[in-house]
Amino acid sequence: MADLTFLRGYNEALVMAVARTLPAFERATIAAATGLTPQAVSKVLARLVDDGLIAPAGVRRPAVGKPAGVYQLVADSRYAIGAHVARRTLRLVLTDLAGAVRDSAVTALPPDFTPGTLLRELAAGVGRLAAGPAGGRLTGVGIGMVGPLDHAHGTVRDAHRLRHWHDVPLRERAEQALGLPVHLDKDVTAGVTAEAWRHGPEFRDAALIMVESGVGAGLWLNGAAHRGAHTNAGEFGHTVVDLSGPPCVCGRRGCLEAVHDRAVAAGDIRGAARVLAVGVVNLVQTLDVAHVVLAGADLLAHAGTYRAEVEQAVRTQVPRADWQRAEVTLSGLGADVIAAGAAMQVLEARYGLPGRVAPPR
Amino acid sequence: MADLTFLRGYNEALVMAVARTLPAFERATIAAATGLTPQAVSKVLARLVDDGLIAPAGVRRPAVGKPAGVYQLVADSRYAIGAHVARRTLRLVLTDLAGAVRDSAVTALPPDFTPGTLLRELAAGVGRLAAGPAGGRLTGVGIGMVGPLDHAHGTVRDAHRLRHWHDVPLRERAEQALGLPVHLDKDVTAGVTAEAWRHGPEFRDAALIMVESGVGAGLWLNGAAHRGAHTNAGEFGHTVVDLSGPPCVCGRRGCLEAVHDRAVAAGDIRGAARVLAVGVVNLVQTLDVAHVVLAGADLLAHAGTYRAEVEQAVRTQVPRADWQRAEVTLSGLGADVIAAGAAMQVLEARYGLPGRVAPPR
DNA sequence: ACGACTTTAGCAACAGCGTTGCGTAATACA
DNA sequence: TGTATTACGCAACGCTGTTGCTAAAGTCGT
Repeated sequence: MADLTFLRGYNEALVMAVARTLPAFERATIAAATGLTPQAVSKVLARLVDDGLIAPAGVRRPAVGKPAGVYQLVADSRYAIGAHVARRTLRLVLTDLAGAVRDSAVTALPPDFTPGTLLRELAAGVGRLAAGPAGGRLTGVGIGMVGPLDHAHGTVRDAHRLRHWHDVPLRERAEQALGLPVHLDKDVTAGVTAEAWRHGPEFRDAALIMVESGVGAGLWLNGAAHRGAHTNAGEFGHTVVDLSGPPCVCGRRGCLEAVHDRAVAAGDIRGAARVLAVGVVNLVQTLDVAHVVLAGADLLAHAGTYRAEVEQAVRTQVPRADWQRAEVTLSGLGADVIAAGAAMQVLEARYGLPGRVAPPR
Repeated sequence: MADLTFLRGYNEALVMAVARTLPAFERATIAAATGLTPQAVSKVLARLVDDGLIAPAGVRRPAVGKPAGVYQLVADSRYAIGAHVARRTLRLVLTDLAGAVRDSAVTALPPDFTPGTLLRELAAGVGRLAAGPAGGRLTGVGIGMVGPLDHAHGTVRDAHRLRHWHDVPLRERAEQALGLPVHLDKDVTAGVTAEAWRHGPEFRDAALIMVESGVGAGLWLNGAAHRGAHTNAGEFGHTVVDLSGPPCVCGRRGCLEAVHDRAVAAGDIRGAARVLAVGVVNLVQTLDVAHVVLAGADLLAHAGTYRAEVEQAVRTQVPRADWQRAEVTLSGLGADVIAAGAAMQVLEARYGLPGRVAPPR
């Protein structure tokens, strides 16, 4: 279903997407970029200025003619908090509307922590971050953690290597504990959202590769997060790259993760990076992504090696390099990507382009 | 940009999507499925009836109350022609608005045929099919062929194993030759469109695996075709599954296609199917697709074996089978999938849900 | 200093979308 | 024959972006 409120929100999001990636802009900029008439842009801008999301920022004097009004995003008009739940740590990040990290905190989590423990730590950390400049302008809290989990229902189904985490309705419980809207998603999907939010609309097809006690991929396809039918896409580490490879914990042989980890265990970081690169090239060929972002603690510990190997592989091993080019980068957010992305998912849900409207039935 | 015409078209497409998959329906059915109010559905239906796409079909008498008006899709109100350009043959198909194949024709193509030859054959074949019951109700012509090609610009960049096919503006030339709107896309993407068009909106995440002088995958993600940044996604056959496997024509080792073809050459169809199955499981894990459709001449020649092996692998080898379930089927359209899908892409472009509106810049 | 020109911006009327409120038509059943 | 029930459309409405036009605010040439 699509009605006028949908239309309104859609165009507002369109304007926000431009505003987010430009230091400043004027009415004509947006009109050209969105296809809206200048008159319509005026109306949309008026609403956004009214909400405090955008503010006038002087005028630009052209060679001839009346000066044009200049606008810019008010980055600290909205904030969101993101949480990256890892096996031993809880990393919290406060981001503003522009996707900049404004504050952060890291807490240790006890081994085999329970949902109750996490919620307590989460509430304490969120309380501290919310006490800062964010004030009452907090949009919500995002949580990124290992799957499998059910994004649609907000429940953790069976977090990898964590006991006490079976069918936990984490989103609901966190909303109660925090009194704020909560989004729950896989860590890798949160991570790729961070990149997309910061890069803007030209970032349409991308993958975030994360190596951190496991290998996963967050997918951003066609300008939106790809989660898949059961919201568990991205189990990239358990794709087979070597039919005669070593056995994997998942029961198969030659999984990317198993082959990669064996190289790491042997101290062969370069070899491990090469294995990962094979997987990345597979991904590029299958999905034709234009951006590959590398992240994860275990990867960042040898960032240069990984980036060099993956970059070279993508450049030389894709057989049809002319038509499937991908840029390989390290995430500019470093260790904060996942937490920051979790925060940006909250902003994305509220101020981003709506996905395809819910399908019939 | 989104304006009132977008809104109108969107809701009309929504109604059409329901109409396409149901033998008959009434106002309340659509209202419930789309979230539109009954009043709005009345207005949309009036427009569609006016265009001849939908027609009243009697009434349903409920236990009590006024009978409800029943409607149904007018399948033969619109037609489209699809062409599957393979290395030696040109397969043409006439489909109606419901996605049913109404007529077809197969022509042999000379070895190393040129664009000119293809266009001549195409014009002749289209002329014959258009002379039938389709009359003047032809929406356009779709062409599906091997890549790499540029869907966005309608040019064939460098068709695999075809000389004379470098940077050919096929869409433009075909539109001139045929006097009809033409869509050009990769064969596999066309194929998966056929499945999506026939299955309806619940078919949101799927892959069509095609084995026919090469291995490729057509991807349908998030309710739309996934083509990737350079519209060349789906080069699935050249993903590495065996690091120490045989050399591949693409210059790497152990590509799915190379390992698969080696088994075929050795007469080991079951082994070949198992190799393909490994690739499919990789795809399911990476993308969390809910449907896997098998197609392609070389696969259909041993359809039972392939389906059995892939089905079993997807059921038993996905480590987290509870959360990543996929249904494995053979395409109901058999050898016509690609051509039929090419035709349906034309219908999809005209009567399907619009994709995410063009991004800024 | 002044008019011509250019560019920007907003007001007002407009067409068209889905929504809402309410009256009416068509049936089964008592 | 009346009543309850269900379906459906007319008319008014609020809201969207669009269009046409006027006003404002500069630069530039004379």
